[in-house]
Amino acid sequence: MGRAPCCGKMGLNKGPWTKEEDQILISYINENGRGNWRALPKKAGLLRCGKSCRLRWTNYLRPDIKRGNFTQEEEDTIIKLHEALGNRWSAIAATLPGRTDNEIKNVWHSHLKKRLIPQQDHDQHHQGQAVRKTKSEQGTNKALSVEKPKFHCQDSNSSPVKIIVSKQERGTNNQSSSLQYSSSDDISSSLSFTDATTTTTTIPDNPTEIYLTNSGDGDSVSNKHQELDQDIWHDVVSSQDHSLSPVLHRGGCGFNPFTNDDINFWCDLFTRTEDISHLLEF
DNA sequence: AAATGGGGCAACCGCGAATGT
DNA sequence: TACATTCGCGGTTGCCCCATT
Repeated sequence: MGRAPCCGKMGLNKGPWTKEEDQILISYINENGRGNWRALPKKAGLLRCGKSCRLRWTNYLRPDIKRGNFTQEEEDTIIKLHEALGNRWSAIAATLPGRTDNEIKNVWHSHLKKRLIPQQDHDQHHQGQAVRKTKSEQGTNKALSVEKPKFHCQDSNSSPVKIIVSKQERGTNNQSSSLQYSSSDDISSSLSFTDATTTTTTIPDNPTEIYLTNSGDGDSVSNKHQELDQDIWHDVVSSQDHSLSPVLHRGGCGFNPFTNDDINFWCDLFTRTEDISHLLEF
C-alpha cells in the first residue's frame, strides 16, 4: 500500500539534528517509551517527521549504541556474515550488539569492501565467476533483494546434523509446528512438536534442505510441495561451510504466513549445534 | 593560504512488509 | 477481505572534514 506521506509535509525540519532536538527526543522516549513513531514528534514537540525521529533514535541516540571503531572481531564477523547473507544489514547488525545496520553498511562500503576486492579479483580469475552487476546494470535494486544463495551439497560423506528444537512461551500464537528435512528434492522426514516441547533430533542421510513451518491448521503441511514449487519461501540462509551444510529455509506460506515475531521466535530457538548458529541470531 | 578532491558518515528516500480497522 | 496506516530495511545522497596540491 501507499507510503506514509510524513516526510513530505511542509514546515518540518530536515537535515542534521541539533542538541536541543536530541534532548527533547531522549527525554520524551525516556518518559513515555517509543510507542507510535508517527505521533511521537507531535507529542514531544519536535518539528520532525516520525521517520526522522526513529532513525535518529535507532542510529544515534539509543543508550545501548556502541561508539568507536569496529574491532577486528567485529569486522571479521561482518565480512563472514555478508558473504553468507548479502546486504542484509539489519540481520548482520543483530549479531553485533550496539552496532546499527546503518553503521555496518557504512563501514562495509567505506572499509571492508575495499579490503576484499583483491581477494575477489583473485577468486574470479581462477573460478570464472561472473562479476556482480551494479545497480544500474541490473535495472532495479530489487534484483539484489530476491537473489537467493543456492545450496550445492559438496560433501556427501558429512556426518548427521544434530538439531535442537526447544519451544518456549510464545505469546498468543498457540499453533503447533514442524521441522521437515530432505536428502533430495523431496521432503523425506519430519518432526512435529507443539508448545512447551524440547526435542533433540539427529537428521540422517546428509540432509540438503531443512524447512521449518507452522502447521497449526494443516494448510502449510498439506500444501508444502506446492509452496516449494511456487518458490514462496523466503530468507534462505546457507552455511559457508559446505562440510555441514543444509540450507535452512525459514518463513511462512501463503495460507499461514509467519509474522515478524514468528520468524524471530524460530530463529531464537532453532540452532544447529555447530558452525551456523551464529548466522541465526536474528 | 586557498582550492580541490576523496572519504566517512548521518540522514533522507522509496519501497515492501506488517499491522490495524 | 480490502484498504489504510505504520514500520523497518536497504540504497542513495549530501555535507563535513581532512589530506593533498
